[in-house]
Amino acid sequence: MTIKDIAKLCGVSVSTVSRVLNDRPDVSPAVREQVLAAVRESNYVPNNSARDLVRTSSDAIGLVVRGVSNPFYSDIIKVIGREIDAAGYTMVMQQIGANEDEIARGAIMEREKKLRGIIFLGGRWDYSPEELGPITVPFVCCSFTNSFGSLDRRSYSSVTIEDAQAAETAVGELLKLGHRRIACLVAETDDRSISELRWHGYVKALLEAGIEPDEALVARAHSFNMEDAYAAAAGLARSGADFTAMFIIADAMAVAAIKALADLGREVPRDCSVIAIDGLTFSEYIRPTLTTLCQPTSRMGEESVKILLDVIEGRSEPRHVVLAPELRAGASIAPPPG
Amino acid sequence: MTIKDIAKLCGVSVSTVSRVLNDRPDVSPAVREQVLAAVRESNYVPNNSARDLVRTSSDAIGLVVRGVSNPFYSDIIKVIGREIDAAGYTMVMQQIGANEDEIARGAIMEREKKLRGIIFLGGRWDYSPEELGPITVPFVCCSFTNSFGSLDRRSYSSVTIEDAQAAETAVGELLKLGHRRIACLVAETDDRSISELRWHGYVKALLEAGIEPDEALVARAHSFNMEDAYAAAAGLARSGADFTAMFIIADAMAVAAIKALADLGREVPRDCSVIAIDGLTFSEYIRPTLTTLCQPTSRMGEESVKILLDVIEGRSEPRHVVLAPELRAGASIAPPPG
DNA sequence: GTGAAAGCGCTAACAT
DNA sequence: ATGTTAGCGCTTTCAC
Repeated sequence: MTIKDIAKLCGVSVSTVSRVLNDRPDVSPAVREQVLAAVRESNYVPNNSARDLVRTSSDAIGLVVRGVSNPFYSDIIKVIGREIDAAGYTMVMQQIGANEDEIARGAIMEREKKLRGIIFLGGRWDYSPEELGPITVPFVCCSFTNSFGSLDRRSYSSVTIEDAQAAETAVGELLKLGHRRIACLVAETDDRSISELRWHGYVKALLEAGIEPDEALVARAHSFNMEDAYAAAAGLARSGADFTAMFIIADAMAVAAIKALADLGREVPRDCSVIAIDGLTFSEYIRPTLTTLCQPTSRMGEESVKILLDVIEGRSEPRHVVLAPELRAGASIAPPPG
Repeated sequence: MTIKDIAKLCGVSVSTVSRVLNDRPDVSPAVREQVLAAVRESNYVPNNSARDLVRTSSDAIGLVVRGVSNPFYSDIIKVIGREIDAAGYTMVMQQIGANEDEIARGAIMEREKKLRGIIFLGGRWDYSPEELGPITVPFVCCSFTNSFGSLDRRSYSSVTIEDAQAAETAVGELLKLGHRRIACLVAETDDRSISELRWHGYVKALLEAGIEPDEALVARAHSFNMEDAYAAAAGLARSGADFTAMFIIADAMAVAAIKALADLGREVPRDCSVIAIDGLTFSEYIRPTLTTLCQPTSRMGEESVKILLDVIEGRSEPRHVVLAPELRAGASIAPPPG
């Protein structure tokens, strides 16, 4: 069943049918009705490939996800998927490994799928304009931005929280309670990722409080996953390093760290306070309930889609939204022992 | 950049380029190399719409996810996405609400996107053949099957664990330790979902052990989410019902329940043992570590994609794979107190 | 082994 | 208001 068949069925030309199908105004009501009826009866569905071929574009929005293991992303993916559906677009999702190049993948997808736009969820923070050449559709970076790169801010969009600021706030909470020996659990400190950014916040908070950061108090996990976080936290605890509190760059890592500390006989928050960033639902159900700075997941997903569609549909220029994380008080921090 | 440009660039015809691009054997090695080089250098990506138009099909596999909030699904989605990518297909994901009709959505997607196949992740267990009329491509039900429906088993595929059996095994572990008053936390017992199925296993295990199921020991949560599970578990604990152990149909719910019990002064496993089904990573990092029957997430995702592609590509008939859950011993069960 | 040419189903000028 | 027609970029006979 093609547009030709419908045309024949109605005794009109294909262009007339096409007009009806595309809601063009220049069709007589009578013909329009007749065509619509024929379409309904014959269960005709337009061939999207043919449409896309002609229009050289589709209704597809690409979602390129890097580091899917992060449970924080699962929530965002859900929200983004829902919003894209609701707007009548289609979500095409691709996951890429930690070492793959999201730009290259995005560029290929853009062409293959004739994407209208791309949302990058997780990625490098240091793109250069040259690298981005292959990407010609609007894109938004969700949960990260180009802090370390040289991109023209007017050429892309982003939705983030102030990561360094959030880390400062978190460490600030510990300082307020009187902690001075504050350890830090990160993934890396030089990978130009969210980990590095949050670590900068940690360092800054200490310096501003007149505390010299101590390299012996920084634990580095090989990745963001719980197993590695557990190992890194356990390593730090066993190292004999002296600390009364710990700032951890992600909830999932904090949950693992709390377990590691407990397994080594250090109770949180009695023997060591723990504060993190992310605000997973999950963290409210461990003991002690994790004190954490929540990323506004839903809003981040919603904003990302909204901005992208605004740009795609020509309603606005690219923009950068920075949302405020919110402190969710748990029971994992307390004044230092003694 | 089109196939024509590449042809011109290489001084050959478009058909030759097409042959190279489609790995046809009848091209001289020299020309093949030359074309490949040109493709690489010019960053040429074939236009999928044009391809699909000619081939009257696409490389899209639909993933229809119902009830995305389940963290168990996040892992599976990741695996499925990876496998689909690896096989050179494209994943088009749609999420649907708890009350939407996945069949209707799948049918629309099938036509609009020219899907080659569909994977349903979560869905109803009681389809009828009539309902499935609109779906004409192969599909596989992942993590559920048609236990309550009337589908011809040869008309679809499924990948599941033996849910009722898993529940029996779980409850069996509690019985082995000497528990007799075993409570149960479910979402619903009559919603024809995984919840009902696992509940059946619970009841069966009790009956076979000569224990009369006690309605007072069944807690029903409004949903699978942690908040509702917490409330239901707390309600049961407060009800004064007498139980020494609890079988919980999902890890996430169990984590919430353990917290609820603890908040009411009942320590797990000292005062109450807890066993669940799912095997989330997460559950290994709570205290006590959750004892649970793990669903083989990766294998389930892999099998689902494998079966679907086998059927799509004509290598096999639809099939039903039942995988065995594996007991992951934690520290949440112990002999009954006293 | 390679090329020429006929579509795939649709949209969008351009005519009428 | 409606019809005619030229492609969109690709695959695939069918020649050579």
